[in-house]
Amino acid sequence: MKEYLYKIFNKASEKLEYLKELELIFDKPKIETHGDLSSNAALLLTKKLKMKPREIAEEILNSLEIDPSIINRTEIAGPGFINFFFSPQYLAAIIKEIIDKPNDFGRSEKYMGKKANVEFVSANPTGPLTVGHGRNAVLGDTAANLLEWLGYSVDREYYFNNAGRQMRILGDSVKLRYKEFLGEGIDFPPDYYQGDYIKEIAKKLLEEQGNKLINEDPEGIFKAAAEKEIFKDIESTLIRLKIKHKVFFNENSLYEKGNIEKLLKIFEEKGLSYKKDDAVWLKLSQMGQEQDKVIVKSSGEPTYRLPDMAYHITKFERGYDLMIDVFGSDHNATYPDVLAGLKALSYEVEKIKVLIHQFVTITENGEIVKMSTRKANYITLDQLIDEAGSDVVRYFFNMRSAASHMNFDLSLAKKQSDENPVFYLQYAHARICSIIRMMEEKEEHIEPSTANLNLLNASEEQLLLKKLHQFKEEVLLSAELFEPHRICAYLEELASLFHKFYTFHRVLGIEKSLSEARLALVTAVRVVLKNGLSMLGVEAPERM
RNA sequence: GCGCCCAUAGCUCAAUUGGAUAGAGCAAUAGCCUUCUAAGCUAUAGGUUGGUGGUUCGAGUCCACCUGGGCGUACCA
Repeated sequence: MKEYLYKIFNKASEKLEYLKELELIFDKPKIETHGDLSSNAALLLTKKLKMKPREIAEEILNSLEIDPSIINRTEIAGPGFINFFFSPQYLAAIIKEIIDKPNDFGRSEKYMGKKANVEFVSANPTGPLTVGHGRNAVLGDTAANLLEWLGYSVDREYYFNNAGRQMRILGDSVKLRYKEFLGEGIDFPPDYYQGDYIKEIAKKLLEEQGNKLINEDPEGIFKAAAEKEIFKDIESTLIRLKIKHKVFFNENSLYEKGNIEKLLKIFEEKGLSYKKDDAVWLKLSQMGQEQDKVIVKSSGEPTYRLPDMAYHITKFERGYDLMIDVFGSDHNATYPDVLAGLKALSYEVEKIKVLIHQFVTITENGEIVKMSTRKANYITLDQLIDEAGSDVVRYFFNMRSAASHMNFDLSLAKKQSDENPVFYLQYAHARICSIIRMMEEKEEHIEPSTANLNLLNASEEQLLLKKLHQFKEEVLLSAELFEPHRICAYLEELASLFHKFYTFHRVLGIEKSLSEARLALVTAVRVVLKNGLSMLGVEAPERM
């Protein structure tokens, strides 16, 4: 619909010079009687042209060459909006487009041939994924899906660190539990990993190797076993959410391959770093940041900034056109330093998009559950999936805008929730599938047909058609803004319109040509529901 | 103290990025199943968009200040 308006407006701008400089925006009015699409062009031009908005609107409208078979009514309304009403036959034509290429409807070729990298989850292997990681995982994977629908070839990447202090404590924790199983009295420090999974790893080592590990270095086999087990766990949790990373990037490799050293040298050569108090500092204050920061500690160990920058450089070297980092809000202070450092080295940091999501607060029986991996008083993502199911978990994390704090009511998730909107969407899909099954069982041969779409003139049918027209644009917007919750909102509206249609109109057992047209309509709705749900990573069941 | 994010119906959240009368779901009340799935539909009720100013044809959206919350603010990641 919008494409057509852009077309005729562009044509009109040959006659009306002032339209050329205007950024055209067509909105869908909230109120149905205000048309299908609306232009505020006249209002925006009031000041510049020093004319009354309604007069400008009239001039614009007169210079538009409108095909009456596409737009059958226009009006100038309110302060100077131009409202367009699309013809029923134009609206109905969308059905043909959808049915012709069901698997591709919603897809766009806008970014065909471009490569994107989406880095998400990236939890260090020190324990099971928590609910907080869940939000990160789902947002990242959905963003990747959406980019694929726009034509990008997408690599999903996981960046992890299996060195450093946290991992040392992990190895120590396992060894202590191992000793405990051997009957040694131990003193388990409160800041060690308290979770039961540590005991399980220790127990497994005991079963496999007996007591011969008692003199092993905690950082050797204990740490390695823990890392392996925990990663296996993380991957299997992600698989339950239909998430599979293509690349697992180990931070350590940046040291092993010399990337860190190389980068350090470049900073030094370019005079962007200096030594002070035995540490190396990056001149971030010259790069638009508040203050200089340490990149190599006086101990000789780099801080996170240096490997992070080296890591992003590898992404540039791998040739990505778009790089997305999905972070929790606790990272929001760190990435500007990294970007500033990269920019100082002339990398195109505009290609990096940082998607920050706010934290998930867990409440149970009205009380906030505080979470800490170390203390093991967290809810794991696995537990959540056990209780709510992966479709609900995926949908739930997708349905809120990433910028808003999210409240996850555990008691609600545990309930058999017909309150959950995901069922509402799936139910609409299942209902349509049921109609199609009934159709196939009919003695009289009947099938979806686009021959008589003009029969779809009931208001419920018209509303559905208009909603179908909006799908592509909604996908584009959701993907470009990284706002999957828009897809959820769209699908809920579509499902709602379908349920209303279903209540008032029959598809089968009516006059044949109308029945066939309605079959075509519901088939199209089914396609869009299915495609939309698949972007979100949610199943579209045929029966419920 | 400083930086980022948030505040919208009783609860959880939207609002086409500055548009016309702020919308859904849940919860509440009253109805609708002899015909394609009632996990559905219809109706009613629910609001000074945290507060005060400002910008303009027009503000939930932008700006300033204030109030209240989250996350940061390291030679931790």
